[in-house]
Amino acid sequence: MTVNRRCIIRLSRYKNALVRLKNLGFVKVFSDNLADAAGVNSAQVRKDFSIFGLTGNKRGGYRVDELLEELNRILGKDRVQEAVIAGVGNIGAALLQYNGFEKEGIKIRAGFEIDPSKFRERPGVSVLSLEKMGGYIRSNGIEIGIIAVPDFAAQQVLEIMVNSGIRGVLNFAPIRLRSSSSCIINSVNLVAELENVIYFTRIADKNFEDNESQNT
Amino acid sequence: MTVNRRCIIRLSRYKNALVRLKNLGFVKVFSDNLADAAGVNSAQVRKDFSIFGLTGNKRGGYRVDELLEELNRILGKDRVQEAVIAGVGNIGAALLQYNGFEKEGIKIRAGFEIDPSKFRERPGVSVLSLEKMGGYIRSNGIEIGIIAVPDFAAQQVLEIMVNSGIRGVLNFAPIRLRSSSSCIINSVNLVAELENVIYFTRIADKNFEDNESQNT
DNA sequence: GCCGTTTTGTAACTTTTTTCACAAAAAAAA
DNA sequence: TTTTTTTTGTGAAAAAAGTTACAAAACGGC
Ligand SMILES: NC(=O)c1ccc[n+]([C@@H]2O[C@H](COP(=O)([O-])OP(=O)(O)OC[C@H]3O[C@@H](n4cnc5c(N)ncnc54)[C@H](O)[C@@H]3O)[C@@H](O)[C@H]2O)c1
Ligand SMILES: NC(=O)c1ccc[n+]([C@@H]2O[C@H](COP(=O)([O-])OP(=O)(O)OC[C@H]3O[C@@H](n4cnc5c(N)ncnc54)[C@H](O)[C@@H]3O)[C@@H](O)[C@H]2O)c1
Repeated sequence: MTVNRRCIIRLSRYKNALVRLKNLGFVKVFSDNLADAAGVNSAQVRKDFSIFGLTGNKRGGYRVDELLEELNRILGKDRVQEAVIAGVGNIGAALLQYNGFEKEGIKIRAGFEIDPSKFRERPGVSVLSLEKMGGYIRSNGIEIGIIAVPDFAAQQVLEIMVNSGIRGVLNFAPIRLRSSSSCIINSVNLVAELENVIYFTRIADKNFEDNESQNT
Repeated sequence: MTVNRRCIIRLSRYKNALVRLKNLGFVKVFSDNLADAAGVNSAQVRKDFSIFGLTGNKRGGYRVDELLEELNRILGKDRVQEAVIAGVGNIGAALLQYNGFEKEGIKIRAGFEIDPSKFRERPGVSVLSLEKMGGYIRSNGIEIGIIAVPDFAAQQVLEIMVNSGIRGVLNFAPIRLRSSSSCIINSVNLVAELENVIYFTRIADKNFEDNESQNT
């Protein structure tokens, strides 16, 4: 009944499924279809919706476009969400270059580095000195940060972010970050995800539930 | 009491914490310390260990090196785990280049592409034509695959992998993949992870539990 | 060798999450 | 119009996950 991480991840999945259904020309959808697309039970879908007051029609299911609009609103897509990245190495650069964020209403405004060879000032997405990060976040009112620096630098980067106004962080460094409660932190540890695959592959047991992303 | 995804993710975290403790010269560790490093309760740590028969000493805690060795064994680090990647775009290239896998006993042996401009044959990690993937997997006995292709290509790539002997997959495409029970699939959806951060940032409510990677 | 302290290992309990199951509404068929 | 079918919305039940709490073991000091 409460909204938790997994619930929101499921909403993202429902949303993705709805976008595809819409592109295929579907007008209505049943909880069954969404359940199937998201890999859950249909009662779960209806229950998730009931938390947010999303209702359908007895027998008629849900209208794809209405539902999609509501999910988008819940997921914060009613306005562009701006973010910055610290660390423009392998992962950071991959995220900066990814063009899929744009159509999800997520805009990465700038990257920040300590390695000057990675700097590049230009329209669109600049990569600037880490020293400029705090000021940039503050003057642009950015609330979302992505941490893609080596583990030993992550906590320090987080602190700069939080002190400058960042309220939510997606972290790729394989370390537990500590922050004040004013900032929520979601960490994605890709090595752990692979270790997970390896473990369940080895025991070849189907005790496995899909990660919820995913993500988690 | 059962081994689930989150439990294995926690083991990865304990392992990471132990590596750091070992490097700092620690010889013993208490469930409390690991709990703190992993962001969980100390009873959770002991319970996780009890599932795998990992025991410590009443009062003395756990020996760091023994525990680390056992966790490494459980997580499949007793031998090098080989993997292949399909799709060497932003994410695929970031993973191929990442040198942190090596010291975790994970070796990405090759990448596979449909875009010839991405091909590069050379010692170490080659990027080859997708057409060669099945044969490569088979002849090298690879069991782990990483999918980093666009969503519309992911299911098809998965099928080639599974038919060639892949038993576990880490998927980055934001779509639900379907496979026979012989292959486990763990999907990481980075957009959903960001949407999660955005959601919980907006409601500014601390109903939030950290992703289990964090996965998870 | 005894006593107080610390920390494990786990049984019992609590909380959270998921699934079941069914009345009620709506559409379609008769 | 009445009946049948379908699908929602939600309590109640079940299952899963996490926490509490404490006996038992082990260490250190005396
Ligand atoms: N690339 C992967 O596939 C992968 C996989 C698993 C985990 N990770 C984790 O993701 C993080 C980034 O990995 P990567 O492969 O991109 O590493 P990378 O070394 O390629 O990039 C890190 C970048 O951060 C920069 N940097 C270092 N300290 C900084 C600081 N204080 N402020 C700003 N920038 C700083 C470096 O100059 C570098 O460009 C690491 O914590 C790594 O463990 C990456
Ligand atoms: N890069 C990111 O930050 C990011 C974020 C979220 C999700 N994703 C997801 O990860 C996946 C990869 O993203 P990306 O940014 O690396 O995309 P990309 O377009 O940079 O790379 C995809 C690569 O796959 C190759 N490809 C296409 N079809 C193929 C096939 N059938 N077999 C082999 N290779 C094929 C393309 O040639 C391309 O090089 C996508 O599904 C994307 O939605 C990426």
